[in-house]
Amino acid sequence: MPHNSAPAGAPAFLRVHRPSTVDLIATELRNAIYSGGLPVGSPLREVEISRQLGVSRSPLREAAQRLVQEGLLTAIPGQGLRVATVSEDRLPDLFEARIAVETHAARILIRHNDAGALAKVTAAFDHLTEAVKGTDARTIGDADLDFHFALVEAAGNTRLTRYMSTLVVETRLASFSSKQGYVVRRDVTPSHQAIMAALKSGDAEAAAAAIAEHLTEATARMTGELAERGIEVETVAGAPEPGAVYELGPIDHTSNPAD
Amino acid sequence: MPHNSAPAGAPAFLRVHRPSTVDLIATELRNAIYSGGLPVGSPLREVEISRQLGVSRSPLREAAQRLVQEGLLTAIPGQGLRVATVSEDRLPDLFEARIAVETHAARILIRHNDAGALAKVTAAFDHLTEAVKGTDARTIGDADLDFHFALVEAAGNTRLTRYMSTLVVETRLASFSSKQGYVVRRDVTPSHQAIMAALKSGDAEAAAAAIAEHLTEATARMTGELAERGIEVETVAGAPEPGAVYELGPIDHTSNPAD
DNA sequence: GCGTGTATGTTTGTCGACAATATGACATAC
DNA sequence: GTATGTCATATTGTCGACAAACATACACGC
Repeated sequence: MPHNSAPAGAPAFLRVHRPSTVDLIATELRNAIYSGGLPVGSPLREVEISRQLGVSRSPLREAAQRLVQEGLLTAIPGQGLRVATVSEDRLPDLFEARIAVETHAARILIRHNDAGALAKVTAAFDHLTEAVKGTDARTIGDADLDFHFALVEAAGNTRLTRYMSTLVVETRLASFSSKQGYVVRRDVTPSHQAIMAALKSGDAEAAAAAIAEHLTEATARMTGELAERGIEVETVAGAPEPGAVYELGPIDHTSNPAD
Repeated sequence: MPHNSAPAGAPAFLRVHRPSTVDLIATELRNAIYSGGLPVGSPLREVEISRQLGVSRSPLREAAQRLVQEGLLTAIPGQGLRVATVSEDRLPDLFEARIAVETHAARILIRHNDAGALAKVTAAFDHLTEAVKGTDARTIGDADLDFHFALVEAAGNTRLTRYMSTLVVETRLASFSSKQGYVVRRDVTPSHQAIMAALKSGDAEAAAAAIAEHLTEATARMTGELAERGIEVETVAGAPEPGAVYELGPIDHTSNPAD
């Protein structure tokens, strides 16, 4: 009985991956939402967006449905599509999902005991510690989310990675939706250090606990619970992008982006 | 300052939820894949499917992109859409994601200590124990997946529930993709009983461990590891649906399905 | 005989256009 | 002055059609 699942010797050729037009558009939309180019709650008019992207409405609408499935866009029948808003009362739901994904990713990472994978997380952590030395809220916020994504990515699970890439954007959306504006706390490093230490020591339960605590604390801070209880946290504020309509780059489905 | 987030007294009116046409089509496609009406790996020809559904190609393609995002359909640029195949080597990835979602759902469920939520899980469990008395593999398989979904749903997290609804269909796809045909093991009850017992006793760690063990064992069985090691498990086989092209029901976007 | 090149048929990817619907402004009645 | 009804505008939802790309079958050359 011939089995084709185990590639012995020559790995033959893996299927070439050519990104389709909808792939490109979907990525462009996600980036626009993540960067704040498409403001939260704003309706995206299809003719305008499609012309900016240099495509027709059909591929745009198809790509948009992918983001609807992710929860990044909300579709109301007669009203079209809007950028999703993550209101304060939905923050616990979001961060609970992050806890589920990130804690288990940490467990997998420790179980695999892969030095290369851990090195990538360490690199992201170093990049974060470097970013907090500055004062730009966006740079810090990006580095923070990059670290958390790197952690999940290092686990090597395709589905968890896919979930996390969406959760990252949703977290950013929550920051944009916040009525206190886009704010990141100043001392992000300590709690991250606890996570890194647990990861390096190989203590899965400690890592999971550190992650859960870190994210629970973040939820409390963003919902304003800490402020209500009189607890002050040093923060850095920063507007996403003052005025200026974000110009989405044109999609070029002829050339190969891997040049 | 008026706050509209906390509904005190009259809950006013919640936004009416009218399912769009793409919603209906997407659900129809998921059901068709779950039930085996659309066989694994089969390319879905758009003109044919769209005519069966009584709609045009545009809304069908938009709905299909949602399933692509879920991973239920794979899109290759020049070749169109195919029903995804979950080959044996991808089973660990799938079940590891299930472990992440289900174990954390159990932790949430125990933390909330909601009797009503636990009752629904118990009901699904009872339904499963009833199903295994019969010999129909599909009935048992449905009850099994229903139980796991009920467990996650009981946690009350919208994102985890959304993840799980996709994972359920992916698990079914894996069963269909198996070269040993659609097979379920005969004695599903014992390991499920361990999960239920832990849930009722309120022991989160025990529940998580039971779920992880149960799913890890399921992975080993489906990858054929047990058979290779000479371990026999009593199973029940059943074909998804002999021949006969599945006829998708026509979409009616005029009437209200909530009648 | 095996491999390569060519031609045909089918399916996809994209586009422009039409009809239905929702939004906002305006006028009117109470 | 407030509320209701009506109209105009803009945007969406859907459709049919065209062009490009792929898969299959066949013929040709080595």
